Amino acid sequence: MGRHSCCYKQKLRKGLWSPDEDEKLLNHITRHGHGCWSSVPKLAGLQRCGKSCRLRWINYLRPDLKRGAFSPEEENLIVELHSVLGNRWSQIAARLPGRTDNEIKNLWNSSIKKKLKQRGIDPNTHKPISEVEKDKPTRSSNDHNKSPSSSAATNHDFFLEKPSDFSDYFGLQKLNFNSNLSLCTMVPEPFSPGNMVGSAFQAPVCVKPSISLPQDNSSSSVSGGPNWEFQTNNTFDNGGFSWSIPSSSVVKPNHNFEEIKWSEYLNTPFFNGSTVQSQNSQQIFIKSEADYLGKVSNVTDPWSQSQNENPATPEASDVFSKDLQRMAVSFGQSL
DNA sequence: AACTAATCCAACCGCTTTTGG
DNA sequence: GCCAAAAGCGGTTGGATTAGT
Repeated sequence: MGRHSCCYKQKLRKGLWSPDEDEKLLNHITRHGHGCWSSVPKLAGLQRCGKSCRLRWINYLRPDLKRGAFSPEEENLIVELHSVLGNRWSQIAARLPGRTDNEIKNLWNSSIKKKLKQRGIDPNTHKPISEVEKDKPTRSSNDHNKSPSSSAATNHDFFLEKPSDFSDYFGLQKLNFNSNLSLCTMVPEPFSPGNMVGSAFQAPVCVKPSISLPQDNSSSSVSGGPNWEFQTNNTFDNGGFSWSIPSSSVVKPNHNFEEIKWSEYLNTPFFNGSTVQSQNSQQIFIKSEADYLGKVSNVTDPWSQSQNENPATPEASDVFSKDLQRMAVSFGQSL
């Protein structure tokens, strides 16, 4: 194994990327795809290692990145997902369209952690700090960070076995599904320059189950059972691209979270993507994170299929102008 | 205006996992 | 099955920016 070979190479640029470098990389990938990342810098005329190019593309240049501030809905979703997945940022990012693992990780470390602590919630265990204090002799709160894959199950079993208490432990109010967060869950076609340039993307399957994030000191109560509204107008236009979404795949749940059985929760597009599952699924309490992850492992992970992504969601209006400019450059369009 | 502290975030580092010969 | 390269991932760092004094 050892270190990546690029680390040994000298004369490679490091640090912030210049606009010129960005343009070279963007143009190269737009025209040829990235192929083998280690060959990208050479082909694109960059004095960077392939790893650096890959990161720059994933975290900044990808045309489908959302950018801009995180919405309360997104923040809450991150908290929810973190309570189940731990520090698996890439898996969390896979469920937030247009967001990168790096971005989410930064948000978590700089903002969300702090907010949870202020509310008396331990960000590692998602339990009340007082409770964590009691547990200290037997369980380290750092376990979570150090080894999410091994320790998260322990920490998160707590939630998984007690779904009805689930949201209470975030110091957040119960979720409801009335707002507008979109979750892209499936991207049917691989990314390729061919399907980017001058043609319509195959849209991801997007769902809109969002949770309206409980604001501080507010409580949400939403009436209504698990009624899913299917959107019919799923074609949207963004910067000259036409993306259409199969109507059967886009749902706008109208759900009172309190009434959702845990199994339903897991079966919603909120977690599993694609389409709405049965409304009468059996109630299953998952006993371990491994079990949980097994259940959702069939989920298509759109953002981890890095080449499969599709640009943005209908809410992508907050794409920065510079990104639009880049897209315009790439795709030969004027914005 | 100048300085310091706090915050944010892009990028790097190093480890693990996956892939292909 | 073994090995090396590539890819993926999470933790950390350092520079830029913002807020406070």
